[in-house]
Amino acid sequence: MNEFAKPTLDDVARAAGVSTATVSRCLNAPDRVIATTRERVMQAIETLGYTPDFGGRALASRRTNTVGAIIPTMDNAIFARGLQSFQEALSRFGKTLLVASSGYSPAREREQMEVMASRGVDGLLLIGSARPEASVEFLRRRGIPFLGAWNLGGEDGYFVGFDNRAAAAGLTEKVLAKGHRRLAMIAGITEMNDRAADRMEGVRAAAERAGIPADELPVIEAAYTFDEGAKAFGNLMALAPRPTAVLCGNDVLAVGAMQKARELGLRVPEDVSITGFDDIDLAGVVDPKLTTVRVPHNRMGEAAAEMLIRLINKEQVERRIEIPTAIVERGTLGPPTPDPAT
Amino acid sequence: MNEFAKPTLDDVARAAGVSTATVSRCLNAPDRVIATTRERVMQAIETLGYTPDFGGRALASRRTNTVGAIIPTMDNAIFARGLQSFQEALSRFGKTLLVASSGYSPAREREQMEVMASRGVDGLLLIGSARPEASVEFLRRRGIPFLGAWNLGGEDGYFVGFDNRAAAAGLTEKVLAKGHRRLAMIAGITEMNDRAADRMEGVRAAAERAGIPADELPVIEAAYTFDEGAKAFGNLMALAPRPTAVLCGNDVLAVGAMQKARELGLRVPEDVSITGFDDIDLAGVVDPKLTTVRVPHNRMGEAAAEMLIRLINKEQVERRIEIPTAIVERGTLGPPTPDPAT
DNA sequence: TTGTAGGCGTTATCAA
DNA sequence: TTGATAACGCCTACAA
Repeated sequence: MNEFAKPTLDDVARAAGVSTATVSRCLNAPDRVIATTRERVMQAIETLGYTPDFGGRALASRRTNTVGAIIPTMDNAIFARGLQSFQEALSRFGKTLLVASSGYSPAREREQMEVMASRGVDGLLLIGSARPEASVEFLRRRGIPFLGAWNLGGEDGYFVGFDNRAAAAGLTEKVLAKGHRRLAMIAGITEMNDRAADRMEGVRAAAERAGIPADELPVIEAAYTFDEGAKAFGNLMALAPRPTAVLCGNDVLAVGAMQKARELGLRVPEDVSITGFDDIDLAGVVDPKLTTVRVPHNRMGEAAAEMLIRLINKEQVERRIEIPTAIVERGTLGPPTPDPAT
Repeated sequence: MNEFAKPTLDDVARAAGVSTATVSRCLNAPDRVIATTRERVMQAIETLGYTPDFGGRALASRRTNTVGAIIPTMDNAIFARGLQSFQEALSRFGKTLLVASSGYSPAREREQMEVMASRGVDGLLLIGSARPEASVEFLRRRGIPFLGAWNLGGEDGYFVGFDNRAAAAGLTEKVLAKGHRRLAMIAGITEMNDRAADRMEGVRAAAERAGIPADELPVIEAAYTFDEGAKAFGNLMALAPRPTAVLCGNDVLAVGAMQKARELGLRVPEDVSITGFDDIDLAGVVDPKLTTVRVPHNRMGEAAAEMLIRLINKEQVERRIEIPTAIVERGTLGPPTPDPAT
């Protein structure tokens, strides 16, 4: 007998002088055990250092108390922040978080889904709604509850997020209200990324409503890095006529753009206005501070956790939970300078 | 009989006309099954859509192919980045990542250890080495391999990280070489945070070597936020004589300090030099750009994964893997302005 | 309120 | 090479 061997329910039961069933009940339904025996059992658990075995528990109860999350990457601050809150909330419900990343690839996401499924996750957090129908079908067939976060999705499915399109449109209207007519956009890569696509559409729609057709609104898609944002901005500034305001699909691109502007000797916002999206830490630190759209990523994570738990427990759930966003006006948006040519 | 019921080994065995043992072998040791029967079995697995049950497998094999990580918070970019690389590397080895956070609290870390242990993780990633001996003992008793990352630890245990003390000392020497004599430091909270403590010691040691005793080097500890950094900086600037260089325990504090400097009308680096640590994105974006210490967090995550896998497989492992750091000289460190009083 | 006992799906040890 | 069969640790009717 190894004194270090992992204690089992049996050991605890013996030590406390009860049956394994009672010990199990103490753990899973304490109120179904009388206080005095419960105390004795807890005491035994304590001294033996017992912790329930996951395999045994999963096997017998058909639940794992594990929730999975497949996100593009934790390297993106917005997902890191959301995931942190998601994990904390989950933890309060006694659930543990399994993390995988897709690197924005639907194929990789699907692989990870299978991993999650074989791990028996009770539920799954996904980002957005842009994925092959087959992936969705896979989860349905497996009976794994899941939801999309960071946007509001389409016809069916559960979502907790915000209306990227409307938020982007709102910001665009603000830009237009300042008097800008020559807009441009640096969008995130929209392929299989509904958040980026929605933001682009939002900008276009608002512009169109103001009488600016799509072909007068140059859009460049750029990967999520400062450098790509800078490069795109450089290209935009080479256009004639030069845009007076550049809307960016996220703060990282916007900051990249700002750096390029400085490099080009363009003052922000005097020579050109720049806006971002997300309101990550960066936004409040650059000079001038970035005008952007605030998204409460931590609230999103929390709400997602609560919704998913409900889904898992088969409780009543509304299909969408909308997280409010807000435009944060700071220093990078100003009125356009009158065209020197006119 | 529900056609959607999850198929079991038994179902496959029956369909293929073999025993469950053979099916199991097909999955775990294919070469111990003759090709023809193996084919038949695989066929059955395919058509039934069988995937092994995690609980059953964990219970019988005593292994989970799951690795845990307990980090302070993903909200800190350095951990988010490291964790992302850690997860990717793990994934290549067929392991899945379970994530928990401690919020820098040893008690909470311990709780999460127990969660991880009861989940049967094959190995565990921890941050640093500052924790109660009881926590370490717990893992030892459970026979769970673990390692500390982001520093190099003490007498025993496995580590992949860097020498925070030496790196901080190196940067301090650089500052001294510029001619500064009146240094000050804004350190991270050092309580139960060896990274912060080591950095503080490094600064102090280097200063002392240069003939500046500890009591002439004011140090304020501040939580990981811009505001706390700003507040601490304000207090430091109120000192007489005023420090000419402020070394910060991390980039977030440094950026907070920079913001306060601007608020106070102090130019950086003309009126006061400021340095950071970590080289997160922020550092390259503020104006002027921050002089700091670059830490390759992603390499750390990768190296940690490889080391942990080795530990799990009981392969030969060296006790410490050191990740090189580098001082990045940018714009916030300059020579001190001659004292107007002298 | 507590105990008995069967079963969850898989692996692993023996034999055959 | 394959097949019985006994664990693995826990949960949960059902009984007492």
